[in-house]
Amino acid sequence: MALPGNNRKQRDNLIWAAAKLFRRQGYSSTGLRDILAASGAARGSLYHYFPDGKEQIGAAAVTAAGGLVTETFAELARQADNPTDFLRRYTDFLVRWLEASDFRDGCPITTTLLETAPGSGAITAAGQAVFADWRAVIEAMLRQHDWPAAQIAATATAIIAGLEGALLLARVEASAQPIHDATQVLCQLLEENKPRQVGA
Amino acid sequence: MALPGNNRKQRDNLIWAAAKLFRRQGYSSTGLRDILAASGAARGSLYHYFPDGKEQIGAAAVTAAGGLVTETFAELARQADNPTDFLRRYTDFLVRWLEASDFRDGCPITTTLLETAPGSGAITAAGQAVFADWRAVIEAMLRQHDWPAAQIAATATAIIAGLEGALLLARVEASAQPIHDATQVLCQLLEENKPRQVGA
DNA sequence: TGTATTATAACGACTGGTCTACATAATTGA
DNA sequence: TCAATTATGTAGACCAGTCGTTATAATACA
Repeated sequence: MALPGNNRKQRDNLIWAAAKLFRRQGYSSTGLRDILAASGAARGSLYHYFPDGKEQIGAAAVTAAGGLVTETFAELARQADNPTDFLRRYTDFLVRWLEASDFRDGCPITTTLLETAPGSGAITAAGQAVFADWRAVIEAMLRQHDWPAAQIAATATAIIAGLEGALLLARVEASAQPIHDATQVLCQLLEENKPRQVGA
Repeated sequence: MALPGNNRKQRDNLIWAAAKLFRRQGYSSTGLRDILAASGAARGSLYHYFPDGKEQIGAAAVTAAGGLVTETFAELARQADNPTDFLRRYTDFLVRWLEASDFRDGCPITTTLLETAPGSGAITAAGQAVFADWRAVIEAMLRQHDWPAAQIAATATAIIAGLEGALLLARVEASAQPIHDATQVLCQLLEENKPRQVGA
């Protein structure tokens, strides 16, 4: 018997090819044939690894792409000196990412989630899990920097919402300006609510 | 010859049927047959009023649905006592709208724009025009309430981005909580930057 | 009449999904 | 140790259905 993870490379190829296509042209516009062509796999392989078909590969792509963002958040949270620093670092990253793709790339999961929610339970559930992870990382970051406990949850949600919305505007307007604007306002908020260093 | 606006009702029927379907299931997932069935029109009519086909009706739907939101913004801006009040009023409206549809409805243009940008020039251009209108109304509202001129543009963008992002989270999580959270944080920001009433 | 609009049929291309044929690797029985 | 057998994965033809679009005929209205 072949080990389950033996050809995980092939499976991952499929997932990342799908994720890239979903991100750029959306879920419905991307055919299984596009994914197969991009990954070099054959039709039989796709249905071998994803017996539930397109919906299953959609959910896997959301989980994979969302997980990569989670890791990026965690990495930046480790490096950042404070919440504002965290946000600025991520914004820099984001703007480079957008400009490098000429604003063809956007959030890797938003489009797919909007297209399929609430129709596809599997994809929506994958999206909920991703958002929960993002929230957890950002809340931990805020907590670590002594953010007022009562506001941690709402602040984390507002940060994610602000970033997602700015990403949408940036993509449609093909400009990084919305990201700069939204970040500036968010940073202002993070500065003003910063716990005062009473002792120092 | 029939007046151009004679059967505008038929044309509008098509546009609003399309807008509703695009909003709920996305642009690519919605077939022209769905639109025709929902509006009761025949195939010939669609191509008579929209000779450029699906892309044209997509752009028209974005313009129409976006325009309705613009009007709502303008109406609330007239009623509101201050920026915070404006935001709260819109949030109330938004939450009712979401809950009434069991979170099947979301932003009427976001999904379509993400799916088609930057592939479709016509739809993307329609989206840019809508966002410009929204910005203009919100900027005017801020200006009217003596918001610091240097921050008006960024604040308006941040409000739109925050609302759009919260709407996305709410839809995926089937909960109004993200909207409440994001609004609370935005309102806090609006309160703190409020020009102090030095004289009173 | 002539023009605007509607109605219907049909087109080629493409959709997600199923199916069978085949190759390769792991396991079994002796 | 070596064939026989069984999982596991690859490859692509094929299906019924739908896609956006076009063409043409019928109808309403001036």
